[in-house]
Amino acid sequence: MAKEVTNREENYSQWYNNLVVKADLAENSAVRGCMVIKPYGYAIWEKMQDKLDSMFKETGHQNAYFPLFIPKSFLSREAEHVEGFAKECAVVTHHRLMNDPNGSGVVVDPAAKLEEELIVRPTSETIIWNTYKGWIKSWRDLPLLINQWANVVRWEMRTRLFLRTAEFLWQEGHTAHATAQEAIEETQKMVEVYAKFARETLALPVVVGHKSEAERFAGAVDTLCIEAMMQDGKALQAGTSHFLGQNFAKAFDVQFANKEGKLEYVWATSWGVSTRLMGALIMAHSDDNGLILPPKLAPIQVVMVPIYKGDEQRDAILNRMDELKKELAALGVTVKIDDRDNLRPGFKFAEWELKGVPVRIAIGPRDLENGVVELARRDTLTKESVAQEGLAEYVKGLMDTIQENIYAKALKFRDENTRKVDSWEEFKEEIEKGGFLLCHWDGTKETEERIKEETKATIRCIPTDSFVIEEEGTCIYSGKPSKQRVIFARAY
RNA sequence: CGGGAUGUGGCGCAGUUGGCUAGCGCACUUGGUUUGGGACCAAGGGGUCCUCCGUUCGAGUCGGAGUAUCCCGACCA
Repeated sequence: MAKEVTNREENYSQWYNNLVVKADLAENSAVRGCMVIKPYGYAIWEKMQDKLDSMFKETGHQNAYFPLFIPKSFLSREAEHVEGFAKECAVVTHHRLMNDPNGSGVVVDPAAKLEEELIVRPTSETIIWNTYKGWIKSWRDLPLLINQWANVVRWEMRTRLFLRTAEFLWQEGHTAHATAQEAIEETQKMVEVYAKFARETLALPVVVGHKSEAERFAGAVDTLCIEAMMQDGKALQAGTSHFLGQNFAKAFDVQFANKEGKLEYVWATSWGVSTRLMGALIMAHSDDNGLILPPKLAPIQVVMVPIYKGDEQRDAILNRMDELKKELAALGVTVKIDDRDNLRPGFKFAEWELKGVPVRIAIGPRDLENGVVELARRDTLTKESVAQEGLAEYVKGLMDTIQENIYAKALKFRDENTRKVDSWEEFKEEIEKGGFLLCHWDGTKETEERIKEETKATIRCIPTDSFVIEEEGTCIYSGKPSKQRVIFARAY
């Protein structure tokens, strides 16, 4: 345990990997590109799930579950969709093993070849729309608002814990509507749900916007997204919401009888966020001492560390801690008392800081005598002496303060690293410094592609809030006219 | 899939021009002393040195092939 997290400035990705492992969130598995999420990491993910799930329910959605396997023919029904995912699909070709006739273990039984190969879902649009065909007959069946919590597989070349793994956990919403307008509204509604969740729960100041054509989801008419900025100045796409038009309805022949009795194709949306949010959370807030968790996501919100000499002091302090824990629990604050006897306080302090626990309370014999505790905040690394009387209420309030402070700090960082750039020379210089660059763009794929080739920067989004800057200007690359600034950045 | 690097107890590493019983730090176990910012002492347990083939009296060390992981590209939520 003794080794600290490495320095952020020196090597950001090493710092990140180190932190994920040391804070006990996840580790690489024996399977290439796949990750084991450890209990502490999973507890944070569960908190995200709970919050999101209740937000989905509030907006009228229901959960369901669809198969892991997708027949190959389904995937190829929508041309752009299959093209987008073809290069990263895991394929099941056989359904049985047998003993190797040469006596060396087991081999695939050639006789068990599947008639049609199965794709391990990289996303579920196809299997879901194939199913919806049977569910939707009339305008009375609409809207159909369904979400699924699932795992998906995308065989990526290079993987990173949480940010890009071959298998990941996510939720994917798939809705069907009678009109384009209603589907577009759903797309917007859900990206707003994500933005609210990111801001209020993850303490992540995200920008909402549209993807450019080049960055759009394979098979979508329009993709909305939330984009966040990490502490190294790179952008991270934290969630997407797609207006799919009638593309999938046509590919899977999903029609409904409208009020006039005429058949129409339905309008679709899909939207998702993944365990990548864990990566966003870690990279946006943590420091060289370890993780910094917003109180709303911390599996342990308060850790209590006793400081004592001998059993008598130990018992007295632990008893007092139990009482304080009950008071805090009554106000909904999650408390852990670290009563391990084989470790010294200093070690415990460092360890809980590494794990990002928002508040630490230490009680020693002196504090017990004076009726106070030593309270340390993870976000500011400050310590203060607080009376035991009324401690629970104080800590309860502090949870909100810390939540807001973490958000404010991230927002300040983002704003300090966001700037307008008006010339190509300046752009090439500024992009090296990281951050968001607000620039005029002529709206063409070609220009975006050239800029990407020359600088590795992509259009993160065409913002619809936070930075809506509608003004006439000229494209930084082509010099052609532009009506609005877009966000350029290097991204994960 | 291109370019580079690395595989030695759980983790991090050392191991010289081939040489005898493969070592160190951390972690782990037991006992004791400790405990207000990462404790100390003592005694222990744990290794087919990535795999296969080759060279050699002798290979962790040299050669070849394979394989895995990491980093940089291309691809991506």
